[in-house]
Amino acid sequence: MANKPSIPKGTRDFSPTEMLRRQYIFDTIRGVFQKYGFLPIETPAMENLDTLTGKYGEEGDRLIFKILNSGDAWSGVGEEGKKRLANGEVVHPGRFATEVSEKALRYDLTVPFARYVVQHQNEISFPFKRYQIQPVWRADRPQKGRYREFYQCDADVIGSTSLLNEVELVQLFDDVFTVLGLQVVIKINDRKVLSGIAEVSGQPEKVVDIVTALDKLDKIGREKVEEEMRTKGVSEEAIIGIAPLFELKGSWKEQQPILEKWLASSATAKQGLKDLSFTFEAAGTLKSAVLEFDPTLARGLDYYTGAIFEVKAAEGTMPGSICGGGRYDDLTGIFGLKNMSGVGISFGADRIYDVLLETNKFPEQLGSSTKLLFANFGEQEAMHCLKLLRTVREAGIAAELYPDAVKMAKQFKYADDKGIPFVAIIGEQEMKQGIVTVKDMKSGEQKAVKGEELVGLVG
RNA sequence: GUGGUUGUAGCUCAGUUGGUUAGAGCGCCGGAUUGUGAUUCCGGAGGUCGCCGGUUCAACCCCGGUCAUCCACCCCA
Repeated sequence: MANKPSIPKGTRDFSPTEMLRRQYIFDTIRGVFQKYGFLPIETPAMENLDTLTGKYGEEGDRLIFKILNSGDAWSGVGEEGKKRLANGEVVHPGRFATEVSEKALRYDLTVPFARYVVQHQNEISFPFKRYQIQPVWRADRPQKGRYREFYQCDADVIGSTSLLNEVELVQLFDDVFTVLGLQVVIKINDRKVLSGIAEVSGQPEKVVDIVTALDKLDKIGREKVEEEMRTKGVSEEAIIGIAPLFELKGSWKEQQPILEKWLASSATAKQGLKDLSFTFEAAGTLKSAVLEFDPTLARGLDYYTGAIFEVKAAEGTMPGSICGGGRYDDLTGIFGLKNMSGVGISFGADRIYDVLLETNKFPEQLGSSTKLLFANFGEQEAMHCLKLLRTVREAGIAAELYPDAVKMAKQFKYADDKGIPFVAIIGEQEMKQGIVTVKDMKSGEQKAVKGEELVGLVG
């Protein structure tokens, strides 16, 4: 036997049932995006490598899929590298990554979007609201809820610093998950508050270390978080300074005054708290989602400067977040366009799929698109069906004719497997009498109707 | 990059202290029913036991290696 074919680790095939469900998610998100005034764009699967590197932090750079240059890729390697290879030295291929590769698969949709904005700035009228639903690739080790190829559904507003955008995005999250019927918690924080915490603890330069440690709080607990901060060189005084954070409880209304008092000496934190208050207040009462301040929410992406969002499913066992997002004040700056603040969110369609499947939230009728199957009795009957098929389709009903005149059992099984609710049977007798025998596959009942009644019966 | 798990039919998995011919369920194909699926009954096809090597009279089983897989860490949607 030949070797079984397979697909790369962390990638998946999607069969019809899965695709119908995936499209249901995409359609729902797309519909809400458009309702909020976002317009679609697409960018290429691959970007120039230097567009992507340095935007996602150290860890992120390692996870970018690089594409080997065509032709003589070795030609890009410098003299020193060539010498080392010629000497038979063991050199990790990763060392040559930037020399043998100048293209890479996109890692997310935000950075390509920033690139797009800079490149098309003269055609765009700002504030620019775009959405983008495309796959991204990460060279991570796959595990539960983590894939190497997955879809993101992004909506970003760029060219506006108004907090109304944050508010709208919160409401957008709420709308999408209300339609999908999934209970979620929207967690929100602000990078400015995190900076403020580092400030009042006396080690503002350690924000990143403090923040990434805090991010793990609900996973590893307070003690381990403090331990990690110590190993990262955060001082004892600073750790004590951060302590009030662990005591925070309750709703935003209860947390707010405590935070104001604690962080009073930091102007940055003050601004962050003010912004959060506005967002909480303006978002108002949500339809089904819960909006929650989470001071430990940090998010790894380097470019966030203001609000940070994360959505977690309140049902099912998905451990990670299903959406993320935040405000970035200067993402386009790296590409040469200053003073262009943006804020955006991203839906992780694949994780949402996993949660909806686990919690049984997909609508039943996603099963099939075909409503009516014409059984095939032979050449003459098939030609007759072809005409009826045309009128049924004209009436907007998805229908098909079984292409081969095989035995009935096989044709009915086909309808059953495909979830087609009605089968039209037109054999010699029916043709003679000018009727159609229609079988309801669910009840098993059969009815003889005239051809023109077919549309009414099935639709 | 680190640690662990599991690789047996298309799929999900049994397989005893190492013993002759490796099983089940589901699916698939055929028949009972020459115009009726899902249900019922009968029959059939389908396996280099991940791969390579070692121990043994004998290996799906033990040992070593290798590849793949899933899970966890890191990080993330």
